[in-house]
Amino acid sequence: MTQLPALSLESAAPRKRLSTLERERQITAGAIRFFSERGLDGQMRDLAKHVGITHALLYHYFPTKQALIDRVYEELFEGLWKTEWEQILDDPKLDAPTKFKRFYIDYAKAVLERDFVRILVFSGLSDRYIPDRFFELLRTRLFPRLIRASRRHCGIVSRAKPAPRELELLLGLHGGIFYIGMRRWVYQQALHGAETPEQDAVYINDRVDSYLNSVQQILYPAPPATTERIA
Amino acid sequence: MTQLPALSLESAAPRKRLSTLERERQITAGAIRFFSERGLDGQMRDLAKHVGITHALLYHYFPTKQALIDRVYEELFEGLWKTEWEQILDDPKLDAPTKFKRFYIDYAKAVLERDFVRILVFSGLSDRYIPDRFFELLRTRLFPRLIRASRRHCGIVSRAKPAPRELELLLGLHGGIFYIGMRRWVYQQALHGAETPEQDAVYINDRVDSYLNSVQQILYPAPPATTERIA
DNA sequence: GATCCTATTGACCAAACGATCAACAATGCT
DNA sequence: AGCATTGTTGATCGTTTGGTCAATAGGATC
Repeated sequence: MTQLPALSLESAAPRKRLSTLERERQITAGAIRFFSERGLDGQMRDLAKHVGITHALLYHYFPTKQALIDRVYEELFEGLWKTEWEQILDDPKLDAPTKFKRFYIDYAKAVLERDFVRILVFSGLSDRYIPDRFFELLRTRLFPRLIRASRRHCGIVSRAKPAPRELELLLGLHGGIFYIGMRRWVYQQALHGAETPEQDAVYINDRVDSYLNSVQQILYPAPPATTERIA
Repeated sequence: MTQLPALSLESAAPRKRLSTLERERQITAGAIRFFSERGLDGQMRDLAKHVGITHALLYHYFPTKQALIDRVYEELFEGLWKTEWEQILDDPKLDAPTKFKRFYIDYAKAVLERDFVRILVFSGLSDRYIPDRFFELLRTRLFPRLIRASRRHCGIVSRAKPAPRELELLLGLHGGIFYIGMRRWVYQQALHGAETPEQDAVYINDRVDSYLNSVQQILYPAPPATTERIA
């Protein structure tokens, strides 16, 4: 039980004293990075090392590991959704291609980020907290607007609940765009060269064109005289 | 240090003695299910409980946890890829829509399975072993065939290496189909009713039509007189 | 039914886990 | 300079982790 004299050869960074707010921000930012890399099973001691502090200090700022994860969740979500997107999609002066492209290019820049994609998927595989919240947003604020824009693009003005086939064709576009993030941040497969937002925009434009060019022919093949005719 | 007398109230299933092969198969099958649910960080004791044996017995059949995971990887891959798919895509008598639809409907039935999707993603987030092997298959055996069929569908017979935009538009289709599996087995969001292979086939057909109906206009807009004109 | 083989188990280990706490040391205030 | 505040740490706890091993018991063979 003889306790060692602590020794402390203190050659590395000396003990730094930050303000509560500053340290808390540092821990939160470090935790986002750390958990997005190692998963929510990542260990508190490793996170502490990554931030450059002792793991005991983590428990000074967050009572439990779960509390820290909850904070990471909040931080990730905060500022993610831009109401500006809804304005674009609601703008009656824009045609469907412009709406879709402006929205998805900016959406991709915000959502297809490393930390968000990875933690979204990590959370999906475990507690599903992030996907539950995120899809709630998509379901209520995004998909209805995209369906409405798609219909108007086809000369249809119905506000009826989307038919499964309508929604699924849209989800094909949506998922095809998200697949860019999956390949980049989860599978980490570089199938071809440079990955810049400008290049992404080209690919997204093509995907949107592919969807809008064919949606009428596929979903509303007969001349759209009336509003109701979806399988 | 007084060790308890073991007690063993043995009311549950009595000790069963299976043949080596049978028990190994049982463990492997149980491990696939277990790791696909809990992730590769799932604990050996929990897996043992799930299989109905002691965790020490796992180490009689597999020297380390990693060896068991490797076995799960092999088992998952075994029989996944059907050479029949390549025959469909190579069949000169079939047109592109038939090729794409026959292939992707059957591909979805095999690949968009719970255990495979989840372990593919789990592995992608950690060691990337499965995505590396799986994308090697896609890159060499699948995408070239789909690009070739797409080009022929547009009246182009080039065998040149796919341009990034060509490949990306195809990946939009491919990812849009895989997104069905992501929503079903990772996010677990049921955006609309019944999820049967028959329903999936409808949605996949629509996605394929959307891609093939517009690929020429998007990638090869000018009258395709010569073979080389891709951004 | 005695014998052998080995599938199976309970007990155990060292290391690592999340969590706790008294003690220490920067910093601001006076 | 001295004091109080509190951000920070080392040591430690109880539990759980992957992994080991001697002992046990099921089942085939004779």
